[in-house]
Amino acid sequence: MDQDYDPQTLEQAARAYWDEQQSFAATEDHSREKFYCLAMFPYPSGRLHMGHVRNYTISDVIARYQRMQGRNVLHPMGWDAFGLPAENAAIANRTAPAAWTYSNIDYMREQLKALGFSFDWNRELATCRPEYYRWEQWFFTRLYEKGLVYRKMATVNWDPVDQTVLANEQVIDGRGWRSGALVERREIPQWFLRITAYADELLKGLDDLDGWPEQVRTMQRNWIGKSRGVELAFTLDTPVAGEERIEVYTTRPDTLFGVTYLSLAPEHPVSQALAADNPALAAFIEACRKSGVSEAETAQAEKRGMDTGLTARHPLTGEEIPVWVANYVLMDYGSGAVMAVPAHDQRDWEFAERYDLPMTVVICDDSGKPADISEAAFTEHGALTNSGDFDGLPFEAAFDAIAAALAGRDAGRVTTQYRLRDWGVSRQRYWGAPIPMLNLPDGGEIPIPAERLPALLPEDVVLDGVTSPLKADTEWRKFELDRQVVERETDTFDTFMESSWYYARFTCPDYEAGMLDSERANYWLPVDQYVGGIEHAILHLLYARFFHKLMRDEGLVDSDEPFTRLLTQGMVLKDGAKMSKSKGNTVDPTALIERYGADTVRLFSMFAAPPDQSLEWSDSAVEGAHRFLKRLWRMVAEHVASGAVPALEPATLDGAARDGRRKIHETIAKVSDDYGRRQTFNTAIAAVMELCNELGRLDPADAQARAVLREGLDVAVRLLCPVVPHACHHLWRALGHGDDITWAPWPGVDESALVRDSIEMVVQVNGKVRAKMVVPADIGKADAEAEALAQPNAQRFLEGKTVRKVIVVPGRLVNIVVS
RNA sequence: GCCCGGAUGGUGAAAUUGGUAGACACAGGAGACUUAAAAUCUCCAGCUCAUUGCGAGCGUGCCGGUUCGAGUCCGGCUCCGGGCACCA
Repeated sequence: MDQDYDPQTLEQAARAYWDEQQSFAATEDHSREKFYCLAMFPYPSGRLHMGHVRNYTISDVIARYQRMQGRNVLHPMGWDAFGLPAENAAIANRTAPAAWTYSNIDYMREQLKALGFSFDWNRELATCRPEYYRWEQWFFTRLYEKGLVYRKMATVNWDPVDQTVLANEQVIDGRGWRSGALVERREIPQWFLRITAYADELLKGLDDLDGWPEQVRTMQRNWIGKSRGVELAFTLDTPVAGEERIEVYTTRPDTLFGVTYLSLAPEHPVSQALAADNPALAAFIEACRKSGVSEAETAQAEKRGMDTGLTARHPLTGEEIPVWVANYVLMDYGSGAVMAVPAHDQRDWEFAERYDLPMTVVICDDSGKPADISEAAFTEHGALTNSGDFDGLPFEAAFDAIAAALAGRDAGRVTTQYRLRDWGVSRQRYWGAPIPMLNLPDGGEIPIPAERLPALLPEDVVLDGVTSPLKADTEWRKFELDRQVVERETDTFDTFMESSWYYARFTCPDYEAGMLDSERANYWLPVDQYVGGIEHAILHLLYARFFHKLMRDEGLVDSDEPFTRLLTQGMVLKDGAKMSKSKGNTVDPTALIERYGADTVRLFSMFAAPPDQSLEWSDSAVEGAHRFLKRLWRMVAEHVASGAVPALEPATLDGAARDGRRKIHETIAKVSDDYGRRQTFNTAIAAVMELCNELGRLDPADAQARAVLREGLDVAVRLLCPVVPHACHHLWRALGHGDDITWAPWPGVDESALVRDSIEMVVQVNGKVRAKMVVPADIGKADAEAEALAQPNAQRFLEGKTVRKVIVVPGRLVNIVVS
């Protein structure tokens, strides 16, 4: 073999071999255990960035490790091809979004191939292709027929100058990013998927997802936000806008006697009706409209409100309660009205302080006295006071008693609520899958019939940055149905729709008879390992779980959850900040591959940090990774050049050779655990580096030491193969094994090699390390204690002291506790 | 604002179940090889003090607690990051 490590030549040769052998083409094989390994597919933004490299290296390491475990691995790749950046690029470059997207895909595919990822490219798909989105459209019409799709008014960001809807991202400090105009809220009709119908199942399913990080499950639980509370009504003496009562929901019915006012959303029908003959209120509501829709923006906006002059009757006391309109109450949540208890809710407390509204304390603190609210609201549970017949009741009893009292007067009932809202899937954009609906002249709607799908998106268009080409194209909008011309829906789907089921389509991307070929889908699904950024912890992963249950209920798949195990990777930083074009701190993977080879880039990105942590970029550490590969290459080359090796005789080993062999088998155990269970690839690589350091110290003149070295190199090459497959492909052959390390069996641990005669134990006095001692590995507690007390440096600290206690942790330490 | 994370040497990090803090690397220092440089190899290295050697004190963002023993557990903060439903 060549003595020099020449990555360019050998990497190309390895990839050519895999290509020719179709090494990574996956086929269903019921005689083998399957393993579906999936990385989140990329948006084809133009070039690969280091976040992609990290993401796909992680999934590739897992896929290759699983192949060496003998599993039938599916590791596909495709393109999340619809989305906003294509429209922006189209405007900037005067190209059509489709052309821009396809050329990006071509470029990025080559970049991925140059990294040697073991993808099955035969299954590649792009979501902007009609072969893909037609089935999404078909599925949507099925959901419509099942009553899981409906249309309602919903709020969007409106740019009054450009006369267009803006994404939250396009609203900067309350202004449209292009026009600079103050953004307004506007209500338009939009399509929704009834995800709330699955809220409980989505919540309960989290308990069984023990292959997911606890962090992600907690975030999803909080997002779904199941709560038990009471829905109750405050009645109006004179109806407003036909409403006789104002409905509110509270999780704290025990504080009902502390209600001092009600707050309505500006869009609430009662607010709107009152504004009709109250110019000041109308002005206030108009001012509230001048704001974006994102929760982050509204939650941080200054809380403002206005008294409407209207009062409503407290359902139990009959007291008159003033009704306010407040900017922090959102119409899209619950009923658009809340009961305010300033003494026991911090937001209400701040609002009441600002507008000098009364506060009534109705909960006692630990001492049994009415809580002190001079500095802040008292939000803990406690016994009731100031609450009529309910005084003295603790939280649970008060909740039930007040709920019962309300129910008895037909003024309320116990309900379960979710914070989760139905999924609005309408986008007023061009570059997305057209929503397959038809608007009838009489105002109704029907889905496009299945046999007339897909609703094709025209690709040859010009964008002006304001109007969607679909909305402008009068010909496209016409649709002939039963010899009648009807109007197409011109909105497109949220791109989360495409990413919610691509993982399933990868099992049968060529299937033309339906959305999924269930036989193939059920062979591969669920995904055994999903890898992607933590930023997708809630939305994408929740929508995909929802879609999986929808597909199950349609009879397409038979599992309940799409992803058995989830690894969420951290971001790639440079100089402590997220890599981004605007900061100018990006690193081009292609330039690195050309300079060092793909293996070096892969090795660095796996070695620099554990996968779930953020990764700090370092040019010199890349250099270090490259150096290690050169050293490994040379070690194998020198060993091979040194001639034939005698057979290993494990029983005869002693000294350094025996220690070296123990290290080999300790490393196999450690690395297998790191790849399989812990998924800490950085420590796996460190362990192999340690092994190589130790192998390098073996005496080349000793025949049995050389036999140990041979075993060690055979092991090290296989342990590193998932991370640096190109180099290992060649090293494996050089070591005289078969053609293809891809299918080489993973090394096993020889338990007998792990046995030790002696171990080092630490001696502590009062928890401080004072000595170290080498003792027999099987030393008893009493002997360890005696040995520890005899250590000279320990005795220095025992002088003049009384030994109170001695704690022996077998195999680790002895702690002598003195007065 | 709300929800979820993170913080350890000059740097990236390790310490898996409460048991030797800093493995493995990077950068640095010293030496070997070389006419020289590069490459490579060997050794040193948390900080402070001591130094002839044995060593000693301090140290895991900050303040406090539990424990024989805390990077790890608990309470309270600070700063940084992710998400907040139309970026993907």
